[in-house]
Order: sequence, then C-alpha cells, then structure tokens
Amino acid sequence: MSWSDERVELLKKMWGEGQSASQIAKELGGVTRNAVIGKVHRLGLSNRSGAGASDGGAKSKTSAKAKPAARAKTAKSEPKTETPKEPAAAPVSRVKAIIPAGQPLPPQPSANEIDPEALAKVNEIEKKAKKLSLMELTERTCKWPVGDPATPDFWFCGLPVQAGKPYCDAHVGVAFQPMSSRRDRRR
DNA sequence: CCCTGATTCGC
DNA sequence: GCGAATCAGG
Repeated sequence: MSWSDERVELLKKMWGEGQSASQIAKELGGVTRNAVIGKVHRLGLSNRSGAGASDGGAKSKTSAKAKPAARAKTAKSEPKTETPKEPAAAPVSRVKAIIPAGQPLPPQPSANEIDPEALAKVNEIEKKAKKLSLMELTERTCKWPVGDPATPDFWFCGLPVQAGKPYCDAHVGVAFQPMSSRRDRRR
C-alpha cells in the first residue's frame, strides 16, 4: 500500500480528530500503526496542535530527547529498578468501616457525595472482585481495599486496572471524582 | 498485560 | 519516503 492522496488525507483527518495511530492504521488497512506514526512524523504533524483528545500514551516529549544512538544490542541488560510495589493509600471511602465507632473521623474531603452510578458500579464489580491479598497485588491489579484490614475478611479488588491507574475502571470512578459531583442539585 | 506515540535506520 | 524494530511511558 502506498500513501495516496486520499489515504494521506484520511490520515490527516483522523489524526486531527485525535484518533490513535492504531485506529487510523486499522481504518486505512494495509498499514501498521508504526507506518501511520512514521507518516505522521514525515508530514510534520507529530504534535497534535490544540486537540487535547484522548492522550493515551502521548506525553509531549521534549524536543531534545536522549537517544540510545546505536540501537543494536547495547541496551537490554540494564539493572532496571523494578517498582517495589507500593501498598497504595487506602481510599477514604471505606474508612468509616475500619475506624472503631466513637472515634472522631478525620475531616474527609468528599468521602460522601459520590455518584450513585459510580457506587452502584462498584458494588457490582466488587462481587466479581478477585479478592486478592496484599501479596498478590501486581501493577495491573486493582488495589482498592475492601473490608477491615484487621480482619480476615479483608481483600483487594484485584480486577484489571485501568492503564496507568492504581484501580480498576469502577474504582477509578469513585476514587477520582472530577471535582463537582453535584451539577444541578434542586433544593 | 494492554495500550499510546517517538525515534532510529536499513531498505 | 517508508515502516519494522525499538524505545519510553500510561
């Protein structure tokens, strides 16, 4: 396949719309996402001007970037500092459950007031939760704690996490509320 | 693991 | 000019 005007145009269009390279490649057919990215670069529109779009893995690299130069076989045997797997701070949501009654609760930002939908979603997925122990958590398992840590009935969600996030899709929903839960609250 | 774009370099 | 292989990161 070659880059006909039409194909290039579609490429530009989709790229402009914020479509990912893989999506564009899929749409065009006959090319890989690498081909698309390569073309995008050659066309000089590597930087999606203005369009915020879904920034999957793009992190506006700084111009001058260190490059390995000869990418032969030099690299590959680096020490690589593995992420020592953090315990991850407990979400404030279930705090109430793990704090003995009678103790004053620390001021919680917005422990309450979470999208009912998000909560419902959580309740649903928690049924499917893998109920992992702390040791079983990995970089891609939801680290949302459930239950009382001082109890055998304590586990972590363990469902697949959302890329880059510490929690699964549902828990991300209640963990990161985009400021402004209630839009229009009739009172 | 999935995914993203960025870069290099032989073709 | 092209794009696979690789890098770098969420």
